[in-house]
Amino acid sequence: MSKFYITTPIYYVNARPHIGHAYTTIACDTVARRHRMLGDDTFFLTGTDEHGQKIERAAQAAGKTPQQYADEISAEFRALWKRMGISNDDYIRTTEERHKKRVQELFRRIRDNGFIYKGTYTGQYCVSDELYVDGAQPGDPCPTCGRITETVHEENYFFKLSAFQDKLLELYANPDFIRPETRRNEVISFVRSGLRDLSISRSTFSWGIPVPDDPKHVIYVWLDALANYITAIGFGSSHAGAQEAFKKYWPADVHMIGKEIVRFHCVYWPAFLLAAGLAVPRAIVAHGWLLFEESKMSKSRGNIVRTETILDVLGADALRYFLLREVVFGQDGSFSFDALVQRYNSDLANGLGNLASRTLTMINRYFKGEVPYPSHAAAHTSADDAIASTARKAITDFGAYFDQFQFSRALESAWGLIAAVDKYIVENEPWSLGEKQDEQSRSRLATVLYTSAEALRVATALAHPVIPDATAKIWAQMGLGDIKQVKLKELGWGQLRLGTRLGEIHPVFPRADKSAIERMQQMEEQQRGPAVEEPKDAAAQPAPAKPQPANPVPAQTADNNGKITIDDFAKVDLRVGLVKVAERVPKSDKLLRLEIDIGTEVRQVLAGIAEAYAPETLVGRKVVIVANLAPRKMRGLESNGMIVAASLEGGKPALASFLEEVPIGARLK
RNA sequence: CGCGGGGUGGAGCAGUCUGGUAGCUCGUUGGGCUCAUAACCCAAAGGUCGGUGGUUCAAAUCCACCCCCCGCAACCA
Repeated sequence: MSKFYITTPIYYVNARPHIGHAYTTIACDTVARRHRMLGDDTFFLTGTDEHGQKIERAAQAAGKTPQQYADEISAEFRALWKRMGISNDDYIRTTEERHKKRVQELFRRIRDNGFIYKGTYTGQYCVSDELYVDGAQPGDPCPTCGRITETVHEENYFFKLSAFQDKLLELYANPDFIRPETRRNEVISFVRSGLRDLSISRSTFSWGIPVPDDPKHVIYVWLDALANYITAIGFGSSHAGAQEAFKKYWPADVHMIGKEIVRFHCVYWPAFLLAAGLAVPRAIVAHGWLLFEESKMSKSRGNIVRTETILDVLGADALRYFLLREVVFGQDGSFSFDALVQRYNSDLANGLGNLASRTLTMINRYFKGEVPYPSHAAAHTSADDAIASTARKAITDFGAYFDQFQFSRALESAWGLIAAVDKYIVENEPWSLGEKQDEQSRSRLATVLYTSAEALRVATALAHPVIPDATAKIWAQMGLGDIKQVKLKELGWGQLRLGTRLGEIHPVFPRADKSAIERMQQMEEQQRGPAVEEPKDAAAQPAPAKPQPANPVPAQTADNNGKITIDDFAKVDLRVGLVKVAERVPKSDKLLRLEIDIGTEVRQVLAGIAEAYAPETLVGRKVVIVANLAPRKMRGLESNGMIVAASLEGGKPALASFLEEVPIGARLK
């Protein structure tokens, strides 16, 4: 019996679970279930990542301790996985004692091996991404998330990442180490371009695991978080049992991740492990992002879909099937309620569900609920053989695709079998045979129904890791008992025992009508309280372990029902100006550089109106500008003011102007 | 030369690495069947595979150049 160890990223508790997290988790769960069916000693790990400055600050803003804050969100993840029937064997939290101690042990090991040194770092740091931004100046935004970076000057511990460049490249030589290939190429070129040592401690905040022997510092969150993959299974423990487990399960067979955290898993993590003298994981598999189609009713932004809505209306199996069948694993895919219901109806209700229903009903009707005897030569045709060979092929193809994480193709092969059986049934007209009582017809009928039922059994067994609940029901209806007992390795054609008594039959996938879509949309609508600003990215950072944005910048003060006083308005210095010079800013799409005479002086102003106005049409035109706006650099040029314009549909601007003659420099009030 | 992802029948996609009659799902139209969850089966219509050139006996697929779309970023004070 071989072992199989698979992990999800541990999810950062700065955001509530959404469908992107569910996607990663479902994929892992499916793989884990298949390996259990194959008889592997399988260990499936997930959990939450709870340290870091971002959590510390978010907790503070919420008036909670970081621990309380993390407890709450972590519990939400745990509850969701439970509700979805996720079969994880453990759930690690980085705030657990077992984890903290073992991370410190890992740190010690790397340090003892000479790969950690103390140095100072001065530069810009992005709190949101927990990343240092090379080459940035104070006030510059983070290249990843766009938030303004903070200047830090710290004495830190550094990890000699630079020492591992060649060793990492050797790892990448194995094409299975990073999948899919595009990600592998990205990583290779990143590493080839040179690695700099990595700061792996922080002293500017305290919500983290203290550095051993130097508790003023906490360990860098990524080192902390990545280590979960070994701490959870017993690395660094003094217990014999834990040591055994670590010896047995490490290295991991698969780290499944979203594409946004490829670098951490493919570069830093193997380097940390090498430095500690530990084995590296066998494979890192990155999936794409789930993008959300904008629903037609809410014209503005798409939204982050909550998994609960789908679970309420269609159930977990529908979501699991949809995500793995519809999205090509590794690439970005799109989600919509429309497509979800479509898939559900055509593949699950009309496909597998209906095949089960028609086959089992006929066995009930014509053979009193006992699987009939497949007759010999006389009642045997090549069509029966064709189904058998399609089924055998489905078994091998499904496995081959699955092993390559090509879930959509694996499912296609199983559903190809279902379609073939539907066709086989129509061509062989068992209902006609059922009306006749002669021996020949009875034999033929028995063969047809046996063949159909056997194919149904095969398809059901194959699909079980993906849609565990529904297949368990079908299995029971077929009178086969507990589907978990199935040994996939032994699955083959002709194993359905004759005389098997069917269980009670009822539809497994009731058809969903259009109201299901509306219901889900409404549930989502209600969730979006009008007060809640949605993050601008319509699209779902799925499963970011160390995720993206989330919390909008603390909103502008809009007290008093959003009304301001005349004094507030008076703060804005609006003036009439005359455009003296207008030209495009080189290499920019939208930006014009204007020189504007506002009476007292001529100002340089940059405006993002190039798509609506040709520069030459602006010269000599009177415009309204905000004269006391803080200067801002764009494209290397300073802008001293802002042109006032109406924002039209599609974001096109229309400049404010006057019907009457107005003098240059006139103030608006 | 910003980074990335795309452009394949009405819609959504696969196929591109490893050239060889263009495939899937949905939709449309017509027909069949009645065991089944108004499901299932058959047939038809519908494609210059973004463009141009090249390599080749053969290009959606390889090469070169170009066009367009979408994210993100830049520059929308």
